[in-house]
This record gives sequence, C-alpha cells and structure tokens, in this order.
Amino acid sequence: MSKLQRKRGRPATIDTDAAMQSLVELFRAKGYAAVSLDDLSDATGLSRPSLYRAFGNKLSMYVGAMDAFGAEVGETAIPALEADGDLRLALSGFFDAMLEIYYRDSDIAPGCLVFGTAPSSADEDRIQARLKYGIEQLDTRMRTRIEKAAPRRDAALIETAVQIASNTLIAFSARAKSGASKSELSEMGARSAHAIATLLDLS
Amino acid sequence: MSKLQRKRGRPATIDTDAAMQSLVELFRAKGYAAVSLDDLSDATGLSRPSLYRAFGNKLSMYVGAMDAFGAEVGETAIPALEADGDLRLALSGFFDAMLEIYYRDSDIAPGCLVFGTAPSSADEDRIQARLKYGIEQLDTRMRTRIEKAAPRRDAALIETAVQIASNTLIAFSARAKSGASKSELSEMGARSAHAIATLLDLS
DNA sequence: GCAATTTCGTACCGTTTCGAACATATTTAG
DNA sequence: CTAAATATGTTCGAAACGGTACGAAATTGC
Repeated sequence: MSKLQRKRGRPATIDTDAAMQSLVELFRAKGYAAVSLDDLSDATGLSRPSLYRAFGNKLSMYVGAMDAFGAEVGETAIPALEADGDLRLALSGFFDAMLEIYYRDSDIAPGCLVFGTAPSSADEDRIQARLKYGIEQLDTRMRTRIEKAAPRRDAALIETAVQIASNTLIAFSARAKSGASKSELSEMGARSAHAIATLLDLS
Repeated sequence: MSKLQRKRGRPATIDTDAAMQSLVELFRAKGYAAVSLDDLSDATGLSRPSLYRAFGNKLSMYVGAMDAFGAEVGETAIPALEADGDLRLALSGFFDAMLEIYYRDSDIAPGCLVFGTAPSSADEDRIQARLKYGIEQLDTRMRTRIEKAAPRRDAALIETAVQIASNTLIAFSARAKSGASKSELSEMGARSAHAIATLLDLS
C-alpha cells in the first residue's frame, strides 16, 4: 500500500504548521482562557471548523501549542545547553537562546507558553500534566548536563545546582511578562551560571 | 463633621473583607480570564451588582485581589524574612511561610495569585504594573535582608544572592501548580538558602 | 460523465458573558 | 408619617462564547 498514492477526495490546502505557529503566538501572548476561537480563526486565517478538524477543540489546540513550543525549544535552545565545554558558557548560552524565544524579536515579551501561561490554567488536568512534563524535562536536562561537567559530586550539591538553573529559567517568564528587558535577564542568567560554577568548584 | 454620625440610608450588611478573601481564592485557583462574574457571585454569595458597587469591574476586582494577597504576604511571610539572626534560617523560614500560603491547607495547591496567574494576563496594563510591583517588592526586601546579613560584599555577589532567592520563590508558583508537594518545595527552599549562605561565605 | 470521497466555510445552535435598568428594602431627616 | 437617601437583588438585553450541522467545492475511481 503505497503512501505516495494521492488520497481520494478534495486535496487539503491548509498549512497546519503555519497555523500552529499562529496558535502558539496567540496563546502565549494572552493565555488559554482569554483567547477565543474567533481570535484563533482571525490569527490563522482558518475558519473555526477548519481549526476544529485540524487540531480538535480549544483545549487540544492549547496542549498542541505547548507541544509545538516545546519542540522549538528542543531544537533551538537545548543544543546550546548540551554543547561541550565550559558549563558556565553552556548555561549562559542556553539562557540567552531561551530569551531569544521569549522575546521573539519585539520589545514587548510574549514570554514562555509553558511557564508563563500554563500555571494559571492548571486546573485543567491535561494542562497541568503538560506543565509537569515541561518542568521534568527542564530539570532532567539540567541534571544531565551538570553531572557531565561536575562528576562525582555530592548528590545534594548537584540538586542545588540543578534547581538554581531551572528556577532561573522559570522565573524568566514572569519577569519578562512584567516588563524586564532582555539584556537585564541575560545578565541575570550569566550571574546564575557563574554562581553554579562557583558552587560546583569549577571556576 | 463627626464621622461617628450614622449615614443616611440603608446600612450596608455586606462583609467586604470576607468577600475579597473569596475573590482571592477563586482568582488564584483559576486565573483572571477563566473566572466569570457569576463564579465570583456564587463564591461570595453577593449579587453581581453588589460586587460591582463594592469593588468595581472585574479587572478592578482582580487587581484588588492582588493587593489583598500582597497584604497577607506582608503580614505573614515578610516578618519571617526580616527576623534577626542567621540568614539561612530566615530564608528557609520565609520560603516555608510562603508555602503555607501557596498550599493554604489542601493537597492541591491554589498557588500564588501574583506569580502564578498574573503573567498570563499581563497584556492588561494594570495587571502587568501590579506584577512588576510585586517582583520589585520581592527583590527589594531580599536585597535589604541579604545586605544586612552580609555587609560590604561585592555588589555583583549581592545581586546574585538576591536573584537566586527571588527566583526560587517565583518558581515555586509554577512548580506548585504542576503538582509538586509542599515538602518537596520546602527542601528546595532550604537548598537555595544553603547555597546563598555558601556563596556569601556565611557558613 | 457520474458516484464516492474528502475538504472547507457559511450559518446556526444553545449557553454564557458583562453590564445596567429597575424595583424593592431599610434606614435617617424633618 | 412622609420624603429622601442609601443598599441590595431580580431581571433584562445585546454581544460573545464554544461547538456543529449542512451544503458547496474539489478531487479520484469507475
């Protein structure tokens, strides 16, 4: 059964990837509850039924946007974290890469879809589960990278370093939304990275 | 002009303080946009017009709830931070006092009204301004307390300690909403406090 | 060409939204 | 007792909400 064979009916003309990108932008600018299906329809240029067919209901659209956002982070910022070499530089590079996403290009920060908007909608089980997954991913990747740079340290010390790094990033979202500048947060990231290196006796 | 003199018309019977407490609980459980005036009316037992007269429109109710929440923090947790003695104990005590508020009594955490729900509604100017104020307050109080415990340190070192402490608390809100347990976060707070004392050469 | 199949938007469903108009209740002033 | 003043809840309306039924459009199989 060749998958190359054309499907039977009217061919789809909708660019679901571009539409999902618009969903991400709108949701992270205004959160879940404040966005209406009409808003999403206007932003994507797709009718509400088309959105429904492509992504399911509003909740599924939001969870899907969290996945898409997470995938972008995984492709863009995680490699900076996992880069070989100095831990301090890897952490600073990761923070700066995340800030590029958080601020996109503009002066006003759309911020982080996961850490910025999901907590206020965590009474929805699927959103809470996805938020939990995002935090676990962050902590796990941090722990792996830090253990690589500082092997055979006391477990409590590793955990301390991990949480300082993760909490720095989580706090970025609230600070960005409050109006902090990108350069301000970049300095904050650099200081966190420096403190972690100091604690781990790497500097 | 004696203020003791009775006012002219029907005396008010509404307990605005109790009503505001209900507003805080509902807003921090579900965020700003997801809460309707009917929800608030049901939770307080007040009619919508009564709410409107007492607190203004929905946005004013939310901003007022942020103020009330901030006042509770100022009365309950800030004294623990400003307590004399060991900085590490003061920070741990402050984090635990905040966790008491974040988890109230229950297993499921309503979390922080300011850091947990405001970021997703920061496109509203008044909410963003109040969020900014809350972060500034946190940073300022932290800086004052840390400078008291560790005078004549390098400014960059002080700033590093301040941001580690503040970011720990800010991250608490997202972690609590994701399902983390209170004891888990209490340990996290203790590790942050320990790391800060180490960095400042206080231990 | 004609039926089957898939895509897509118009139009509509019942419900909920915020806010206000209005009537009613309870007090003081005279 | 009557009028004025203030507080309060019932009721209403226009708009917006999430979601869907349905028909038009576009393609393949025969």
